[in-house]
Amino acid sequence: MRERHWLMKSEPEVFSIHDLEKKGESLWDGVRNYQARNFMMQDMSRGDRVLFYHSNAEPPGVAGLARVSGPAVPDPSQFEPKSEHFDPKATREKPIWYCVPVRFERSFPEVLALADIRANKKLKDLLLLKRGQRLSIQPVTLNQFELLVAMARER
DNA sequence: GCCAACGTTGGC
DNA sequence: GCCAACGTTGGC
Repeated sequence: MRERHWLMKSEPEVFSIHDLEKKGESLWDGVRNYQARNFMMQDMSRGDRVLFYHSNAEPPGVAGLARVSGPAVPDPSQFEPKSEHFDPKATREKPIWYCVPVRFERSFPEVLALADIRANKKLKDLLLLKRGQRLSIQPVTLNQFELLVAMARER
C-alpha cells in the first residue's frame, strides 16, 4: 500500500481543522465533483497524509494536518433529502458519491498562508497555485508536502 | 456531440 | 461584493 499525500480544501465556516480536532475523525462528505470523488475512491488509502486547507478564509492557507483513516464509503448525505448535498439520482444500490474518513493529526499555531506558499519558488508546480485551479482535493508530492510542513513549523 | 447558459468556487 | 475560471446541464 503506497502512501500518498493530498491537499483537501474546506471552508472553515462550514468545517474547520478545529472542528475536526473536536471530532477526532470525520467523513469528508459533501464532495460533488467527479475528479475529487475519484481521488477518494481510487487513489486514497488509509494512512495517506492530508494538508487541511482553509478556503474562503482570512487568510486562506494550510491550517493543519490529518490522515486518511479508512477506505471510501458511500457519502451518506447524498441520500438525505434535507441535506444540501442531497442527490435525487443516487440510490443505496447505486450510490454516486463516495467519501473517505479523515482523522485529525494536528493544527498549526498559525495558518500557513496562501501568499507565503505562492512566494516560495520551490512550490511553483503546486497544483493549488495553478491558474483557475478549483479542485477541492489535490495530490501533492512528498517533496511539496514536506516543504509545506517545514514552512508551517518555521513560524 | 456541440456549445450556450448557468451555477459554483474561491481569491481578492 | 466582484468576477475569472471552470464544471455541468440541456436544447438542438
